[in-house]
Amino acid sequence: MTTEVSTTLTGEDQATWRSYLMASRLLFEELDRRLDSSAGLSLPDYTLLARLRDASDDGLRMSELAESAVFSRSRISHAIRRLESQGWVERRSCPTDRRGSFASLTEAGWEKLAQAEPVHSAVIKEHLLGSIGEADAESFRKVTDKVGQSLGAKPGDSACG
Amino acid sequence: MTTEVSTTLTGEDQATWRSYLMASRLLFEELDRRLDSSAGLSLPDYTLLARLRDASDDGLRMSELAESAVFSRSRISHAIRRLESQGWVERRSCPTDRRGSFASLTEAGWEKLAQAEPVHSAVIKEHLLGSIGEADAESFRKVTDKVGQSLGAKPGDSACG
DNA sequence: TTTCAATAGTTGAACAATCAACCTTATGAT
DNA sequence: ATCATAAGGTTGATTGTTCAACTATTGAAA
Repeated sequence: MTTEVSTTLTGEDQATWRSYLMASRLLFEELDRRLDSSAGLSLPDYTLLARLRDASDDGLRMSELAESAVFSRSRISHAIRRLESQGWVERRSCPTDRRGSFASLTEAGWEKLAQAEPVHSAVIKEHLLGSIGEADAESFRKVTDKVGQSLGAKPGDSACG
Repeated sequence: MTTEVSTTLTGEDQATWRSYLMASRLLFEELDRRLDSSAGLSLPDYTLLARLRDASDDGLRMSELAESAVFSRSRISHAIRRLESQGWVERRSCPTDRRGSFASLTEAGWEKLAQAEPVHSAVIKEHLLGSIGEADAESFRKVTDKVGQSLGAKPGDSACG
């Protein structure tokens, strides 16, 4: 007689998942709304600009951008085209690999990002960091790191922002 | 001489945010992919079906669905129309408030959900719950509950699933 | 009891994300 | 060298989401 592994979540586990899902949806929604109203930027677009800001002056390869933001290549391609047409990003082709392209921030991109950044920080401080007590900080970080690892995030591979 | 409140996140805070963001994107992406390949269902659609399953036989009002899933009313309306056209959900108008409508699962909807549910549970167990050690469970839950509260989630208001 | 504001939900147009097909350049095997 | 295969990225069509405008109903106030 073998013990079957139940396929459904226990009440406790389901409550954990639901709490996490609800918190995430509300937080991403709030970030998106606040970035839009203060700087006319969506959260995905903010994320890309922030990732480019943290990169070297050459910018980043499309594939690096895709990996660090957890976007598909196609999504990156469309998104960068839009950001380019807004004048916030520019594309250059890669000299050493002629298939590749780099994206980097323009001057206007830096300004746009500077405009959005305080709002981004404020929302995260108020709603996420403010909810993580001194006592829970280390534990929370440990969990999110592990979830990322378990899903194949490379170390030093942070979804930026 | 006053102490300025910095508008930017410290390195530690930024690392916490990025770890959380990366974990969330990867987890939602994995869930979406696995639900799609096993049952032809997106995560948002699964979420709606699961929420309806947990409701009374009458189903749920559009507004209840919207609130519990953290979707806009418009998004609910479009999504339910699609689920209806797949034959998984049906709409009935509310007898006591003639503005309102109820959505509820059809027989085919129950079957579709039954097909998706084990995969949903498995992904959450493997990647989320499996990353939350015994020691961190209580702390993690406390944090996500607080984030939800700080963003206006009503108690007993879980983003289902 | 009529009027006005608020609530529930839907719709169509605009916008963004996904998917599959594609082009180009690089790499590895023969 | 040549060929096949893979990798980097883009594109257009399809699908999903958002936004603003709208209809219908309700509830409250005058």
